Amino acid sequence: MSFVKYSIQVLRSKGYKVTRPRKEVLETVESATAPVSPYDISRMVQQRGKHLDHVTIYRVLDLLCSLNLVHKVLSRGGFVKCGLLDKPGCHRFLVCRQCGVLQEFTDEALCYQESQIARRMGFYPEHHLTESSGLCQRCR
Amino acid sequence: MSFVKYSIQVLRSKGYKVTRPRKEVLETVESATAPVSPYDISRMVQQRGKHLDHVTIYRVLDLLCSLNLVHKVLSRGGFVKCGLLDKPGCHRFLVCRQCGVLQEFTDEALCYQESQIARRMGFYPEHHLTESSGLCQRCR
DNA sequence: TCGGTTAATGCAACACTATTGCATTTGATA
DNA sequence: TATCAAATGCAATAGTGTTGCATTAACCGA
Repeated sequence: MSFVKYSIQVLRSKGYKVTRPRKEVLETVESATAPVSPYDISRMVQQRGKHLDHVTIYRVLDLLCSLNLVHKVLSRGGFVKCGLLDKPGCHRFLVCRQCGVLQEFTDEALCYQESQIARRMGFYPEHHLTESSGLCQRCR
Repeated sequence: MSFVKYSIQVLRSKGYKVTRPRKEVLETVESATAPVSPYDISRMVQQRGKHLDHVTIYRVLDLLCSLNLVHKVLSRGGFVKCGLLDKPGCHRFLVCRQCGVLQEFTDEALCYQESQIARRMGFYPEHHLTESSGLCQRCR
């Protein structure tokens, strides 16, 4: 199932309304290969001859993040669709510093090791954020 | 040697001037246990009865980052002193989501594994960013 | 299909964060 | 101590993110 359709299902199942702005944001994020910022989304929607208030975009993105449908990529200040909807948990990103293209993966062993080290340091981790920047195959 | 003294040495050795603003920023970051934003620094300096323009603070932090004397903690939008000056390379952070206190560590095995996975995915990593959020011993 | 209800949106205003160009100041060197 | 380039401070501006409130529209049941 496509990302957009799946997301709409999740929204409905949690009692959230499926509105035009939410669909617009989902479609924009779906079509992007690199992280898009709220204002990126605003511009991209406008190019399609439509309009969304930036406040709405912020609120929609907050919601989608809380539902784990999109991720915030801190090193880029933008958002991407979750590419591993079937594998919740610890997601990691490879981000090309040149073109911004993003690949997502997850690795249980790595996650476990990280947690072990944290515990040994007296820390109780809840969430791991891992972003590697470098060059993708094409940009190299 | 203290963080400030070491940093001043590095500045001199690279041909950068050791100025009052640079020393103020270094001392502020040195004294902080949690990440501080440029405007945090501005306020903290003012509380000591002094003043720095925020533009200067941004520029000083950029420089210190490029020299790997401070790190930017993306999940907090703030800066911390590098606590492992003797161990350059891949640094990782444990950040308490409640009090913001930060612990720094590095782990070669983890780093190596990460790079291997990236390579296998056709990606050439240059820099790893890892921040785990959770609770520190005290906040738990 | 059509109202009624309430979540969601859009707008206005504002607060915070970050950047640029340029005149002035100051640290390092001789 | 005088010189000179680097660094700072200032002014202006651009970009990013937040809040409150009136209006709109998605969903639900009749």
